[in-house]
Amino acid sequence: MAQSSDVNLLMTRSISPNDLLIRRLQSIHPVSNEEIRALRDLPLEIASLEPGHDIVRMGERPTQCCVVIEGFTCIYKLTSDGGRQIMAIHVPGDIPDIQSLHLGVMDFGLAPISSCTVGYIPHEKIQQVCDTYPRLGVALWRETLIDAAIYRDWMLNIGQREAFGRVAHLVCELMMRLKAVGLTEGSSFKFPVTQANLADAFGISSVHMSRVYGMLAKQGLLLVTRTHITVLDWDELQEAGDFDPTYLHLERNAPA
Amino acid sequence: MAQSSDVNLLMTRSISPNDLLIRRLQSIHPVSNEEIRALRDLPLEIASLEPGHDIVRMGERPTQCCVVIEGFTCIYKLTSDGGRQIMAIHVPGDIPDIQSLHLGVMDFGLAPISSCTVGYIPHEKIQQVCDTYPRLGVALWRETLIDAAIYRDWMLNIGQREAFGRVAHLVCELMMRLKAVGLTEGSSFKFPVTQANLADAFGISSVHMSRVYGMLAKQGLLLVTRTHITVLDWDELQEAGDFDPTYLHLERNAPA
DNA sequence: AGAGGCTCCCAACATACGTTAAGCTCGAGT
DNA sequence: ACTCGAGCTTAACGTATGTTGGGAGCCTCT
Repeated sequence: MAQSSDVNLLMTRSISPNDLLIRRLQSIHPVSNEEIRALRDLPLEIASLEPGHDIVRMGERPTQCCVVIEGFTCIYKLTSDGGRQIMAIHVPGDIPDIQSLHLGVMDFGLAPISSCTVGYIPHEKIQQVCDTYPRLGVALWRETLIDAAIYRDWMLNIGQREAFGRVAHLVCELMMRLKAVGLTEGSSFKFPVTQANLADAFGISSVHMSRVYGMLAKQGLLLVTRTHITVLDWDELQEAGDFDPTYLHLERNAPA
Repeated sequence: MAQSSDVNLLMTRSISPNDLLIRRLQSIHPVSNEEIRALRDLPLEIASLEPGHDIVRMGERPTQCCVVIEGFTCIYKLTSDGGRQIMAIHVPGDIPDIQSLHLGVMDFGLAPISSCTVGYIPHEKIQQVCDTYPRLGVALWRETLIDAAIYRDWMLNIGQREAFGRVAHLVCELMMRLKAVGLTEGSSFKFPVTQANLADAFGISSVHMSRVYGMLAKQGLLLVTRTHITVLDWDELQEAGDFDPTYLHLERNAPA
């Protein structure tokens, strides 16, 4: 499969971390060769992170943005009585806090939900690139708009579907987003995220999360391990999750 | 009160519909006098709408944006089995579909949830203003980022709080947003939205919506009629809704 | 003023999901 | 190979909320 060799390419360092960002932007907006060169020249300060240590904390005023290079991060907020809602999950190529470019104060926390590596880019560098190549500025704006579109879809998911459907829906979403950056391996993908974290993303308890995974497995839709998710029946899963990929605004929507 | 006379000013047509948009942008971003003039010159095609008729439908590709002038509109999505999730409520001054500027296909529906009047502005006119005054482009980008911040907060609300807290939270939010455009009347505001609509915004049934309103009234936090909401105890309401206005990113956050 | 239609309210009952608590499994480290 | 802890699973029981259905209040139109 082309996808799994892409993973290997990344491992062997023959594609640079910036290429994931480029791939992501290409998946939602046309990017010229000159713009690609500009993106490739962006300085990335690489860091390895483990769950439990925030990347940016609520209330901070960051002066840089973060690009996910490997692993998964999430956006979350807490209620005063200890509840945690995860409201976004990021895959490699995403810029989780791109909004900090124009919204000074962070109104959410950003944290790894698997061990992961990220790259930091100073705001001013991004600003410079946008000034020189206005179409890249539009691409980044578009990126933030798609983030919002995903928020909307999650709200539909959490507000109107039962837990079973919510999980099916998210798995479909992750499958498509990972495929867009070439990180699926056939009909499965690496996803070392605990059920407790997922529960917080669905607004359910971790006990119920376990129940639902069990039901999905029993019905032959999914096969889940601690590190991977395998889709056994894409059509049924899409049906169960009432999934329509329009909201991802990908240039070309191919099923897995 | 200054607020209620503002309402009268609007009635008597001594402020133009564009002024609400200007007021909204000023509440989140500095706007120069020259920029104000440019905004005032934007052509607005006015329309009166009733609930039940969509403003823009899912899947369409609008060539104009809509500004709310009076009343309330909402963004919604449907599940295949008939559920409806309202994921945003707009107050006068808001541009509900500003995202259509850079995201061709609508991935949600936009509809009035009270009788209301809106104004339409062609995309190209907005584009021109942004090209001439880049800071206005940034202000609009910022506007879309704040929309996203509100989505995030709603997700926390729906995913982690019980219905009682959800309702308290939203009332706090509406109070502050309406105050920012001068549309509160002391500690109350006009809000002719049915409980069935609100139920769809909270992800609960309309029966439960009624229960919760009853509880809020019984505890002396709120007084609700078909057309108005009056906050009886702002501090308690804020407490009950676990409300922190940071996410609204208003320039100055004054309590009601 | 009466009829019809929304909207809201209330009561009885059903259920998806939360909570608690107890084992179990797996992988990391010695 | 053994230990230990984090994560997962299962069961029993409690509750917030859904559903159904009936009735009361309140507009609007005739």
